Amino acid sequence: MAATVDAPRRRNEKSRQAIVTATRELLLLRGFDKLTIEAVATRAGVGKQTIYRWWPSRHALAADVILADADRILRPVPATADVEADLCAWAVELAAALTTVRGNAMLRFLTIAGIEHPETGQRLRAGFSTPLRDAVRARLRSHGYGEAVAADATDAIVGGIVQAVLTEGREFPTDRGASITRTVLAGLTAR
Amino acid sequence: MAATVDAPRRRNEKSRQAIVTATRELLLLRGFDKLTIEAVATRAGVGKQTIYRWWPSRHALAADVILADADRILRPVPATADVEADLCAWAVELAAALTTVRGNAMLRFLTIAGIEHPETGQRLRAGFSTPLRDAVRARLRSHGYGEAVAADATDAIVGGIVQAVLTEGREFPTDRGASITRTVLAGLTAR
Amino acid sequence: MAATVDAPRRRNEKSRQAIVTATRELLLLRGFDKLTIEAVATRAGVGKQTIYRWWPSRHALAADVILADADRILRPVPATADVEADLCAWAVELAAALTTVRGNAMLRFLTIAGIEHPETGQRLRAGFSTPLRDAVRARLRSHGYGEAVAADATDAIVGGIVQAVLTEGREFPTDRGASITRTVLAGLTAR
Amino acid sequence: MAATVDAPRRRNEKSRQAIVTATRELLLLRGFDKLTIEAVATRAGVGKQTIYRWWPSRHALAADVILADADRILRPVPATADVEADLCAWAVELAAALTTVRGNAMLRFLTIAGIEHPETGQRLRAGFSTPLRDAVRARLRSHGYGEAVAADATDAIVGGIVQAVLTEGREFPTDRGASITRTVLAGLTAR
DNA sequence: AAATAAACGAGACGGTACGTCACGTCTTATC
DNA sequence: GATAAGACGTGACGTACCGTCTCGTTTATTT
Repeated sequence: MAATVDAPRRRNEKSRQAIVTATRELLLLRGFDKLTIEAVATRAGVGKQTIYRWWPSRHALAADVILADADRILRPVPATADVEADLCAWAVELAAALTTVRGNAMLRFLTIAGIEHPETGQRLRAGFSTPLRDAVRARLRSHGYGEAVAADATDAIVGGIVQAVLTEGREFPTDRGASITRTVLAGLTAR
Repeated sequence: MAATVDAPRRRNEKSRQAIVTATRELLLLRGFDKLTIEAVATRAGVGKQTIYRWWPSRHALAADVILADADRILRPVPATADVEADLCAWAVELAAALTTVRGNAMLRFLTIAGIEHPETGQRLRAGFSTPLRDAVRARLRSHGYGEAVAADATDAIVGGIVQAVLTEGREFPTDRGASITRTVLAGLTAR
Repeated sequence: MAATVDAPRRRNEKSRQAIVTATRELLLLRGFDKLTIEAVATRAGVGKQTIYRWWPSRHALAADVILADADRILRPVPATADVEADLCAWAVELAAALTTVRGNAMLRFLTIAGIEHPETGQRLRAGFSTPLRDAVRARLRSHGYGEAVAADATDAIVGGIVQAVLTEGREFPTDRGASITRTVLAGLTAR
Repeated sequence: MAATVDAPRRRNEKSRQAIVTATRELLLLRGFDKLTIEAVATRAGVGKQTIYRWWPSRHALAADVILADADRILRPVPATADVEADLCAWAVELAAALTTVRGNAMLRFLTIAGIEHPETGQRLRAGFSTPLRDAVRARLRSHGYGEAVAADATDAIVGGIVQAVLTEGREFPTDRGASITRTVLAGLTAR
């Protein structure tokens, strides 16, 4: 939601909106590596310069769009008495969000942009990965687990799900999210 | 490993080698998104057509190079009496390999190429992700864990490490690989 | 001299001056084809609109500047008893004026603007070429030559000098102005 | 006729021709200041790069085109017994050539390009102004006039005609070319 | 003296063209 | 007949200015 530039002094809101919308559509339609500034400008009915004036690169532009939609993927972890049930439910929700057409496109873009453009990566991490992990870690901490263990488990759960979806795409079955989560929480030695 | 084309009938081995080497160097030097066929051709002292003749795209070319170096990252899991020790040692090795300059570049490229070019993604998965996971899963299975649990734990361990390295880059401390692994194996409920 | 707009009702004289000065400087500094409205506005510390409000085009703006300096080039023809001496002296003065840095720049701009922008061409002709030729023709007429001959000789003298300066630039030797004039007046058959 | 580049090693003649033709058409159609590389490329069905590969600027490109058509304007001076008649005939021919649609466009471009782009100016002078003047001067010399006088008269005749056509455009009456020439040759004192 | 409307600086906007880079295809000459 | 060299048509890049269009902010007359 927050604009890229802090003091958009006399910025044309209609243009901004048109650019963001066009970017979102093209991102879904053709993927990030085929997202061109010229196509965005044309589709938004806007001069190229108007894009370059407010965004330093297509990475930054796409990041804005993605971050505006972050709430489609970032969900709070439920807080009932049952940690495992809470996290499993959350994991299923996450897996579901990451396997929708839009969510999967977002994940793929997120990953590429973060790698190709460090600065954008930082923004995306701050708006995405970090809150995602924080939610899980906080839930674990609130149950009494120590910081170190909570961090490791968070890496395992979030990384396990995200990496699997990244590898397998939209075919990833949402209940495997719960399954992975349950396994991490329960451990293997006990079985 | 196996060349892209099955029957390199009258293929000039010297050129092939020069192309592969140039690609590897440029991949390390400038990253995948700045890898251009023209730069490879120039650096290899080769005509562009010679590259296009044998590789269908820069993704495929780079994949070949990466797969040729796969053994820098793919290591067998030790098989002593102590599964945890074996996997932790392996995890540290993996983390170490993924945080070298070259290993990290490989991981980043692997990820992007897999997303951008599905066909290449399949090849890379077959040569990389799959063996990586198979090694861990096999070790867990050999210890007596069930298929489902072993698969989940593999997802958690491999995904946890890979995703963390992808996010944090070369700063990822190798012993966190072991730490994650240990947490997954031990579970959290027991503590 | 006269401003482009007849009734500059509430026009800011300071801005007008700043614009004209900036234009003159840029014209000398970078030539006419590199004279941009934006550069003028910036250098004059003025909004672009203030220029567009009072001048219809950069041609018109530059024409105003040039015409304000016309007296650097337009000189009366002396009127002693000796026509040839008068015109030769005048020709040398003209050649001298056209080979100064500023005068040469003016001539070059005059020529281009007249070609590129007919309306401006007309103004420039009225303020420049016409008075220039009139001065010579009047001097010839006052000596008793007929209209037709005076017109032809004027064309030959003025055209000869101007075209030569245009072709050869600031290297044109001023006394060649006198030499051409003398030849035209004297004719060739007599020699 | 001579190509811009000395050794156009494997240049596509069809493209070259298409570019030159398109340039010629656009030059006549829209004038030099509206001649854009992109328009030429589109009209010629050619990539912009193909133009930039062989011509350093639109000035150079247009100069090539103009020089290829130089013979429409450059005509030999007849050499009968009557110098005046010869030169007057030649002058009428020149004036006629410079007042055709194409000839006038050529003259206008020639003038602008020579001013805006010194390097091109030099080429155009070598291919145009110089031969033009040489023809007249040689004819005068062959009649026995001295070098200095011949040069002055040439300046007066050629400059007089060219400058007048430049100022008055296509309305310039061709017989005024002869009239100016006659006046210069005869001189004024005798009358 | 206060009200008011024009001119003003600043600069965003939709555009056009620039000159460059790399694409993937093609052609030529060489080995 | 595969190769190096590189020209070709194409499309996108990021930049410079165009001429138009708001924005507040002076500023010079009216009231």
